[in-house]
Amino acid sequence: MVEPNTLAGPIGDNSGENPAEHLTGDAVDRLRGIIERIERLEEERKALAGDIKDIFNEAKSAGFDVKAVREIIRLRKQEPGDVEEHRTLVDLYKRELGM
Amino acid sequence: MVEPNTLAGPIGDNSGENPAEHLTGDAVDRLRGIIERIERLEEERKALAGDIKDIFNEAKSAGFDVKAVREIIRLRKQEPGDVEEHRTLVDLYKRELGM
Amino acid sequence: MVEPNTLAGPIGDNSGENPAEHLTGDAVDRLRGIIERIERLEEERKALAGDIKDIFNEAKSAGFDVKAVREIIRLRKQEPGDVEEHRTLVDLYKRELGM
Amino acid sequence: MVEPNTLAGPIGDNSGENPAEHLTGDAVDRLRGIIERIERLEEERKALAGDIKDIFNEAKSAGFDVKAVREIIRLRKQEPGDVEEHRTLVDLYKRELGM
DNA sequence: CGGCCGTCTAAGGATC
DNA sequence: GATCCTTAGACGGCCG
Repeated sequence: MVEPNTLAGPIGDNSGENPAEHLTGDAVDRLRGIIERIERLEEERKALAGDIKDIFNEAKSAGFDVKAVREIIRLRKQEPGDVEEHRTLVDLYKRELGM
Repeated sequence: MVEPNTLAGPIGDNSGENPAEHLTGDAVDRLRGIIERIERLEEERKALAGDIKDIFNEAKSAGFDVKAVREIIRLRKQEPGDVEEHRTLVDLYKRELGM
Repeated sequence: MVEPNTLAGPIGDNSGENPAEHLTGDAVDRLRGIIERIERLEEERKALAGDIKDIFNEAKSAGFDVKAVREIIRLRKQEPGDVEEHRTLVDLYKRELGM
Repeated sequence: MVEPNTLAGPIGDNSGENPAEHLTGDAVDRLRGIIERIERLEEERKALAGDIKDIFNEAKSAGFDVKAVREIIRLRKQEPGDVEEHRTLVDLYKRELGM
């Protein structure tokens, strides 16, 4: 699945030498590319976080309780995924424990 | 700062009644809109997180040490001064403790 | 509240000199004590974590669904703390949103 | 691996019936015991966490940099070799990237 | 060996 | 302005 990497990472086969002394030029390019792509995506992530925050502020200005809104969103997120079997067991235990 | 909101949030002035019994229809619509917009943005966020993870996996497959790559990214996003100051203190403590 | 500390931390007033070059002997002792006490407590914590894990294993061997048991414990932990006002709002929003 | 448990877990052999309808009384007792023991241990864990926090606060009051102290503790609990290896890689990457 | 879950740290926001 | 709490990210251990 992973092609034998000849370029990236510390060049393993500099036998006997001080390990990890260099990367090939290609490896450096690859590394740089990886880092830059990640940084780019993280910027987008940050922008989205800002947008979300703005909406929460709007909610607050409109008089909603932000904390409660957050909880609603959390609930909506988890309930569908509640695999039935799990739910069933939790309910069974709750019932049997008198909760 | 917040204009008196007539629609959103528990209607405060149902004097004497059980508080927070209803929202106006408009408030419900507003709330729903807020929630849906946030959910939409969170999906995008999640997608980006997935993309980032993929790149880290690519890095790993290419033979890079993911943890070290993470640290590089972290360092690049910090004020060099801060890092240095922290490092200096850690080294001081280590030295004084004989580590 | 905080007595002026003359011993601990980088000695601030070595004016003009390279900052943070030394700690007083007393500060070193104090630091060492702090670290050792924390390490001791963390060990105890770890031991407890082990005990807890053992019990979960016992539960599993007895045929209980560990994940469900975890959720039960989580529920028992949070329900009492649900401040009423918050609960009320969440319920209001849920109702109004038809959840 | 798990001996057929006759008491705990959903009673599997109510053949054909709605599954997971009941636990035996013994199973309920067992479950309750498990939960209570875990809760007890978690309380102790929490107490220890509080103690640790107190010590960090003491450190802060004494003028130490808490973040640096944390790092010291982290370093002490790691294999020195690991730390070094990590450091070496980070430095290699930094160098190769011209940082 | 990879993914999942839980925990812990660090940052940001809310509160007083 | 300081502190506290809450949230998001990183990390390690566990399970499959």
